[in-house]
Amino acid sequence: MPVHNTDIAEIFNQFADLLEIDGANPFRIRAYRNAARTIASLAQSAADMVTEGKDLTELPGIGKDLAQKIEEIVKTGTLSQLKELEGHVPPQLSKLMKMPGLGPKRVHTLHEKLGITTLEELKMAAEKGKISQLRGFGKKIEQMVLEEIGQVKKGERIKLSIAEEIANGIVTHLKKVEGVKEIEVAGSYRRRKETVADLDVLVTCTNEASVMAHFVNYENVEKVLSKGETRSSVQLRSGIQMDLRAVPEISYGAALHYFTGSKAHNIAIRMLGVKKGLKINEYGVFRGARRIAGKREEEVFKAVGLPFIEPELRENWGEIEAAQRGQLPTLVTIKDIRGDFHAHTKATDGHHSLEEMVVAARARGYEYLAITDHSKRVTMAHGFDMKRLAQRIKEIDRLNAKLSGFTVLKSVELDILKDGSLDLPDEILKELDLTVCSVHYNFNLPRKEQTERILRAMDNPHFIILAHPTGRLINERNPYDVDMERLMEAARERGCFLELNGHPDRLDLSDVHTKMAKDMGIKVAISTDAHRTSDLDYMRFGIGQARRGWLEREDVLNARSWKEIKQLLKRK
DNA sequence: GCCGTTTTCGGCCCGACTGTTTTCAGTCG
Repeated sequence: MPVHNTDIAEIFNQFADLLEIDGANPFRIRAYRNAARTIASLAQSAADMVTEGKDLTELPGIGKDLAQKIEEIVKTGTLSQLKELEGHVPPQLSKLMKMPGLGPKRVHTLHEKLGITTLEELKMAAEKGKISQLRGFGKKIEQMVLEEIGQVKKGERIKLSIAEEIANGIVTHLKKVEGVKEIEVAGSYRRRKETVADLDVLVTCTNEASVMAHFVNYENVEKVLSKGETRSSVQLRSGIQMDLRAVPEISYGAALHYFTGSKAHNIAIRMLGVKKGLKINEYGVFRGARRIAGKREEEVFKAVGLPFIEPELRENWGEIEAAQRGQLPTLVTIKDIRGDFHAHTKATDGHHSLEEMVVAARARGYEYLAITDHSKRVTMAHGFDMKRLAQRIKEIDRLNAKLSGFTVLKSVELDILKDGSLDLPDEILKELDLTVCSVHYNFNLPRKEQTERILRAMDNPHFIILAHPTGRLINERNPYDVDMERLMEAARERGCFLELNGHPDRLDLSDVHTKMAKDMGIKVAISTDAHRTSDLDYMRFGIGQARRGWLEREDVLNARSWKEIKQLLKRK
């Protein structure tokens, strides 16, 4: 069984949970959690690194001990120390911690005093009124246990597109309150993370009390979790949690930085502050009791000697070091985008005509649009055979003759068959401007086979862009198992490109893989996979992901004119 | 358990809200 990075991260997180319940040194616990995050966000496979004999201690937060533990996990699939710890801290206890209101200390007490190890036992104890008798517990906690058991657990994440709808709703709602000045939805939403666990809303206003009241009375609120003078927390009907924080204007920048996170980035920034004798919190930057910055976000960075760092970069993935060296990327913006390479029409599974898609693309200021309807293997979508594609080519030629300042690119979304061949013959493919190629079937091939299948497809000289390179659907379907590093190396050698599919269900490439593509010098096509005219606006999600992957205009294929792109499309 | 231009030991980010307390621990972000 190959050990994936997520397996290692899970083991470390579980170990950290149990250590926490056991009352271990909190910094040791943090070390395991940091390591879990580092491994989970690694572009390469840690298992491969071990096999290749690479030095794991070069990774941030991984020392000699953790490197050895990673090696053990890779070789044996488990961690002996975790098994040992599970001997006196039952592994199921980590599940109890997922209950709101129950952290490591209370779980420890429940286990020690009442012998509780499972959710079932917890429920029984609560029903018998045993929990409220414990020191540090009360009726409220007991009640909460009974209500929450079997409910949605902590840590469920929603797609960015859904988060966006919710965010827009609350901003509209809060704008109606008199005295509200700035409103910003911070957190991972502002960092444009592909999924969001909760929404952090920040306001400046003249009347905190009325804003808080308005907030908890929002129509989509299911339950008020807490309500204070400057901070309130609610659970929405959709199950997602939303926090509101009101801060004075003079603290707005510091609060925005604080609530944008990520946590790891914040901690790193504050450590820089500590070294300079500064204290940084959501109210400002302080030297002793004196505030030296905080009104604007830029001031916080300046106080620790850094230029402004874009929210999408704030993951402590090296952005602080890059900022220190003066080497922050100038991130691509949606204004840089000059066209879209992936769009469908109603000839296959889209909803609008060729002409309608073109009008929509022109309305977005684009110079070109590649029409990439499905090919024949994708029968469910009435994919094109050679004859229909030939007709389509003529149709586009006629349309282009009528257009000025805009080019419809002749293309198709080819299916990469199980054996690695493409599902239309070269004689028609050579008539096209470009192709996007993707996997739609046989997701479950073993890693080696899947990788070689795609590599074989890339050998076809008509293969230009690998579309949605891992096939994942966020929260629905895992990526197929493929060696992305080999795919990228092959793409670079052959002069192919990778798509960053901007559909909010896909966002495929991931942020980590996008960064990897950049580091390997591969240009990325940010595309929407539009199936209707309005889908062209998914470009904003693609851009967000691209920015999280450190892409600059230079790195993006469709931030160029069609004339420039044609030069790049010549396969080596 | 990690880490180092205050280095190999002694640090390790910071505050709000709640419930259970009677001054604060625990949880959460």
